[in-house]
Amino acid sequence: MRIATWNVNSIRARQERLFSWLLAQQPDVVCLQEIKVSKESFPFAELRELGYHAVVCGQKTYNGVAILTRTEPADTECGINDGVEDLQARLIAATVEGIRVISAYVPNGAKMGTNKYAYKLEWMRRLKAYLQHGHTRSDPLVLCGDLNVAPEERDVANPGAWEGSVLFNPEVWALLCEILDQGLIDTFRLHHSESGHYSWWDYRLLAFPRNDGLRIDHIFATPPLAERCISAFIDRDQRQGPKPSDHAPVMADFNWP
DNA sequence: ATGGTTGCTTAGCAA
Repeated sequence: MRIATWNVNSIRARQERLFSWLLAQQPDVVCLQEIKVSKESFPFAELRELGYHAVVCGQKTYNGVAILTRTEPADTECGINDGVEDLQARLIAATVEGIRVISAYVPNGAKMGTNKYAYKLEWMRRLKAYLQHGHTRSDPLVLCGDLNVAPEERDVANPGAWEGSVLFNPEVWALLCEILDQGLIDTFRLHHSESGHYSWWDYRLLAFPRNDGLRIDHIFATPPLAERCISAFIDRDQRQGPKPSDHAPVMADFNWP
């Protein structure tokens, strides 16, 4: 079972690239973020022709998340549903082949000290509470998505420049640790310990050619799945060529079922 | 300190 996550930065702008990538990589499950369309505008029919079901938590212009699956998904849940009024579509969950799959788009946070950063911290606390309810670390679950946090120094090309930013600071590390303490393991780090692997590069200032990136997109798995994770990688090639997203897809392969 | 780029929408926001 191949599980992927990709912040596509608009599914409309990325449709051609997404479709050819699906054919090339043949993922069984794809968590998408920043689709930037409402459900009405989502390309359900075209994806069905490629063999994918889709569950969508859409939003016009900003945000929006989805999960594509080869087999029929069950128990779809759109949003955190904790009673907080939240107009931003940033989380969707569904069960696929016995795995609870979550596609999450953690708020970026803009700049330290802003309302957007406060919203990011609050959203991460709500995500932690969401994970605490309804399942345990012995349940097969993956938390996939753009977490907008680089966990460690080795996940940042230039740690000095990013230290203290919204993507890389002690406050978001602590919250990420609390989220991972719900029984989640970084599948990428099961297979790669070295620095130099990133999933996002700014569109500006030639960040990609300089490989000035950060690893902020993740596939976190509970032990039943992590034990069966046979490989993990970042599809860096998707950041190249015409009209790339600013994020590359991240993938993990599992011996499942 | 600011700006650099892309996407959505059409001047300005978000990343």
